[in-house]
Amino acid sequence: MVSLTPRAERLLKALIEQYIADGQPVGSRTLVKQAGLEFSPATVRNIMSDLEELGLIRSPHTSAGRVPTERGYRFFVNTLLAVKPLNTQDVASLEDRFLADQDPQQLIESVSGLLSQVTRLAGIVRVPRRAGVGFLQLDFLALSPTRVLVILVAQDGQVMNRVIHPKRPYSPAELQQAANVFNGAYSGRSLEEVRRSLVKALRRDSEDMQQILRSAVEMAHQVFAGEERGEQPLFVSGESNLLAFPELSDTEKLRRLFDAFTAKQDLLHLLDQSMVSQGVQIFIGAESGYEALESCSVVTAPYEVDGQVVGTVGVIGPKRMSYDRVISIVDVTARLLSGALSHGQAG
Amino acid sequence: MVSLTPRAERLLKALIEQYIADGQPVGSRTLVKQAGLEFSPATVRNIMSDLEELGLIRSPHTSAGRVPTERGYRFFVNTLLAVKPLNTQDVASLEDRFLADQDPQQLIESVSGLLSQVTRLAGIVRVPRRAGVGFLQLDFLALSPTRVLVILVAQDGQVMNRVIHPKRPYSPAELQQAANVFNGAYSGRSLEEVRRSLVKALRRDSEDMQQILRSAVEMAHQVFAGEERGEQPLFVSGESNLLAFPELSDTEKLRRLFDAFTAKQDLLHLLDQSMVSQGVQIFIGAESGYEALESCSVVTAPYEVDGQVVGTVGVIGPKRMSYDRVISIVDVTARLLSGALSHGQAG
DNA sequence: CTTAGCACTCCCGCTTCCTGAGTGCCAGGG
DNA sequence: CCCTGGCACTCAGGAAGCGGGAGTGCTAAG
Repeated sequence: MVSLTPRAERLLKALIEQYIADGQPVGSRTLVKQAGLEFSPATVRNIMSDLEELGLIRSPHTSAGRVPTERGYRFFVNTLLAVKPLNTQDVASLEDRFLADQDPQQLIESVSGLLSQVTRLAGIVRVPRRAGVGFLQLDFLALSPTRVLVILVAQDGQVMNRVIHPKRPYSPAELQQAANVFNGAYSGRSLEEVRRSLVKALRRDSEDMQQILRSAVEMAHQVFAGEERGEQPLFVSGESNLLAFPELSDTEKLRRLFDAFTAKQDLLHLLDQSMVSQGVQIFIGAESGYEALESCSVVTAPYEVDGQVVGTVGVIGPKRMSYDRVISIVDVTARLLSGALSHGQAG
Repeated sequence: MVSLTPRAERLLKALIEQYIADGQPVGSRTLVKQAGLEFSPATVRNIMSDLEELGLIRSPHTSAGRVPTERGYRFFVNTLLAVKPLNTQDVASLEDRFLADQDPQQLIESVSGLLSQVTRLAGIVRVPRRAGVGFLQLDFLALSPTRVLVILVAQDGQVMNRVIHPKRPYSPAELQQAANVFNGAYSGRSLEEVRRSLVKALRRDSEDMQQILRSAVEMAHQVFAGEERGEQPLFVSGESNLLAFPELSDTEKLRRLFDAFTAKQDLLHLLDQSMVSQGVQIFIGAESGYEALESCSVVTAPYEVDGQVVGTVGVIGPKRMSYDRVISIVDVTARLLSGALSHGQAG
């Protein structure tokens, strides 16, 4: 960890804040004026020179001002940033947004839009995996002789469903019976347990099972298969906000970035990483490890249901973002979301 | 409708095709060479002059070649375009994509991705309104004493659900009874009918209704309320493909365009418009009537379930797109989708 | 009616020049 | 020893100037 004189710290802080504000390289003269420093431009230049040697800032070219490096941002975020809590007004307006909605799934999805609106950046939300949730009930519904709707309900009110085409027709009575047996067998287990158990049951010979139950297992298993394929555990909103930033206007990079939003793979990994840690996490530029995000910073915070981390909310923007503001917003949002979900959960 | 000499038509066709191919204004010399015309550049210039007077082409500036106007594209599409059917290989590869998936909802959603991949433009899909579908069954499931999961199943296998918080606790038996009464009352009606009937029933005094049925009606109504709010009847994919086109690289326009993708309002209107007509529809530039789309063309085709138009698929790209190819693809895709859905429906 | 020829226009890319912002260094002063 | 004013130096970026080339419109001859 680099250590600086208080003056150098102050200077660096002023420089980065200035650069975040207007995106232009900042020179010694402007810095003195802007930040109201009590020493001269020449002194500032000397200090800047030191900071440059430490790799915290750099010049785009000889006669331009200085610009923060990723290391500079990192230092800024780690030690210079006073994360002032949001003023109560902002908190209140965020809270309002959480009152309107009640359905947990919808609430979670709406948070990405909320984040993108208040930060004017792109908002992301990692929705909970369903694995840990308790299994509540399974229903078979005959749509037609050869089409059966399988409905699987989890304890938190999530519903998974899928139309399947069984090999032979089943009567409603048979379906009812199968569902009963199935529900008896799996009641109270977690979805992940159910899924694993189903896989195992499918592998076993069908002989040691009632024919009807075997069919039920097969059908239920298809619900999971469908979920695994079609699941969208990640929501991104407000991508178009990023078009407003000149530093992201390189078409090729922009394309990569938007492809990453579509593919979601990389973002998912990133968010999963940040699920293990507690509190707000910040990935500056290349720190995320993904090329597409190298011109961006990502601020994330996990959220919980009844004390258990289940997902992550976050914001993606240019490296030059108002970290203090964004961090507060992401933090508060994650807390509010946790609160809303846990209340809803407790019923 | 403008009418041209055969030669002028041929010239215009060649010019537009050339421009579509490389995006550069095309001059008389290049046109002669490229299109293998048997008359001289000077003649071409004379004809071009006529075409310009008719508003079919224009010069970006004095010494540049000519570029099609929207009117030019329109004429091209209307009368010059020989929509060659896709070669069987392409059709086959499209067909493949329709085999893998079976769930209608998922299939429909995946089509927007499919279209964006094969055209390298943005794909859009308008999913069916649920109004016309038949109502199959309603279920109430007690999650906890104060939380009830309402599951509404339509005849086509679509499932709508919502967690509600009734004012007083209901026992599973009560819920079962309510569902039975409800299902008896509404079986066989369309969702729209059910919805309207629910609204009416809610207005009426509760006295002439069993208390339990009234609760059922209220709860069921909330499912529709939830659907109306959260419904996403439009899917867009491959937006990032559009970043590759220099004519769309104006940041401000790009932003508007992407905002339109997010807001979806305008696109929805456009697609609803094209649902009433049969077959492929083409909106060139300002023809769509939406500012955000003024640099784009939209190609759409409605798709059907059992002979009834239920939605629209389409492609959005720059005005300079390979209309013949895109039209074929959109057309075939709509047909294949209709086929897949109708088969699935018939069971 | 076509076509060759020709004068004309004007974008584009190239260079050149200049200006202004900003730096690095040095030498003097507290 | 550190700060500061001064000064020479660098360099991006805009303005101006300058062909070259692509393309046009017009005219006159075949």
